[in-house]
Amino acid sequence: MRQNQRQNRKILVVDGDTAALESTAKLLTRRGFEVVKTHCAAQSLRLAYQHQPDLALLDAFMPKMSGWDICRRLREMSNMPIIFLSARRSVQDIVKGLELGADDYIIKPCHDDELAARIQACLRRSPASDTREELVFNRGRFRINLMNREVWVNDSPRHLTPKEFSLLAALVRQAGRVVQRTDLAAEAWGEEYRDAIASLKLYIHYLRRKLEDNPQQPRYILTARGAGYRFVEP
Amino acid sequence: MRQNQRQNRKILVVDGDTAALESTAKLLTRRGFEVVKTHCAAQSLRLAYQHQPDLALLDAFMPKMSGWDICRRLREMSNMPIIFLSARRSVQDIVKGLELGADDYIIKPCHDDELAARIQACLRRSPASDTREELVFNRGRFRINLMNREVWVNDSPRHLTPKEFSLLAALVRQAGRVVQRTDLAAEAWGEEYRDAIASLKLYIHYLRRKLEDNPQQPRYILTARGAGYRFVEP
DNA sequence: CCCGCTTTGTCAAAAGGCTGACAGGGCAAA
DNA sequence: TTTGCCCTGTCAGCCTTTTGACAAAGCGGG
Repeated sequence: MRQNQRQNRKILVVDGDTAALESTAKLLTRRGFEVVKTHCAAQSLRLAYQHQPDLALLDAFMPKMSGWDICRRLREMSNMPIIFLSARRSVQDIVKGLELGADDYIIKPCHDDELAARIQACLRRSPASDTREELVFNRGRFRINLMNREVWVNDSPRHLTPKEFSLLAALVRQAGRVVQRTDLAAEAWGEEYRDAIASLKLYIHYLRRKLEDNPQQPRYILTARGAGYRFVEP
Repeated sequence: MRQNQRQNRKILVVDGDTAALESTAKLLTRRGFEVVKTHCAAQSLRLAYQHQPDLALLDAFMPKMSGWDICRRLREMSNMPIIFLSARRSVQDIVKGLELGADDYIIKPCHDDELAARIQACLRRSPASDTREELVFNRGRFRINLMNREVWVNDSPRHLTPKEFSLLAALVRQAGRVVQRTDLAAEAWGEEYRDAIASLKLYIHYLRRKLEDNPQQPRYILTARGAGYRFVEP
């Protein structure tokens, strides 16, 4: 069973070279990051705005708008960690990147492990990780901390077992949408649980018993007959 | 290149090679940093305690205590930015340094401008040197001094072994959060202990026996079943 | 409107896994 | 040798998960 995939950090990758972009994106995905990618400098700002990534990985040299410009513009709107990834190794470039507000400047080609480690080192310092921890629904009546795996309903803490919590987390991550039962089981507990519908029913039951004021008429965990389950919209 | 005036940030430099140490120190002084330096690994912790530097620059490989150990010990008592400066460029070393909690790993020889820029990049992220000597929990009932490695519960000192204290320090640094058992072991004792779950359980037991009023119902070191352990919230 | 079928919800008991507790021995420093 | 520290192995107790059977609820066709 897939235990906490608490990684879940979102990274914006911008690289003019499509092949490099794909390979970087694939690497990061494999390491458990959520990836938003583009090869178009102009689009990167829109993506940053939309997705609010935890970190940006920028190619310094691209046609049209340069990585420098993107960095400057990103810094205008947020202080997310920024890492340059570039083939140019001159001291001038490195210094320029760092003085522009980047947190690191990595020279391509770079070993996968090093890249991942440097990204982690940056994320460690970023306070965004703390703010993202607690999600609130129903005007504060329902609070959940995915990091510490804690839930409160009406300000009283509810104890969930690991499997119960993983299921709830999977639902909450898709809050507002109906999730197919097979997908839900797979997402919550791992691919090998895709067909464990019997367990899923049971655990939905457990969750309702622990979280709902009236388990017969659930407010949070709703049934979409023939389609799946849904956690209330935020 | 921008020359930084009046830096007045304090940097601890540790390097086994005296010549390299002097030259680095001189460089940083010229850039306006205040420098505290030593070639002796053992002394570096005392200097850190005395001077509360804003950043530490460590040579990774030295006789006696290695830079890794210094890093780990510094991390136990503060979260100041740490940069490794090393002649070894293998990916393994880089990843090891970063996973130990360092913020950057720079390969010697390094151009002065790049070094300065990387130091600046690190300092930008760190608000201030808040190496508070003593951390207090539960309205003073629980006090811990990470530097002197001392603990008091209800104003009575408790003697902990080195390994016990390292574990407690790792928990306290993450106070309020649930820490996965593997991560906890790795953070407390080093990456090679990541799988030493049996030891971890035992040492949790030791700590509870020494610190808790009622080890059966711990107040400070709590179990999060299926997730890890947690030191009470501040 | 009623009936039967499918889908979903509930219950209880047994199996299985996790955690805490402790004994015993290796090892290094004094 | 003695002392203190650390590791391994074991076991009991409890919590979690699985399993199977059955009840209830929704849905469509006659």
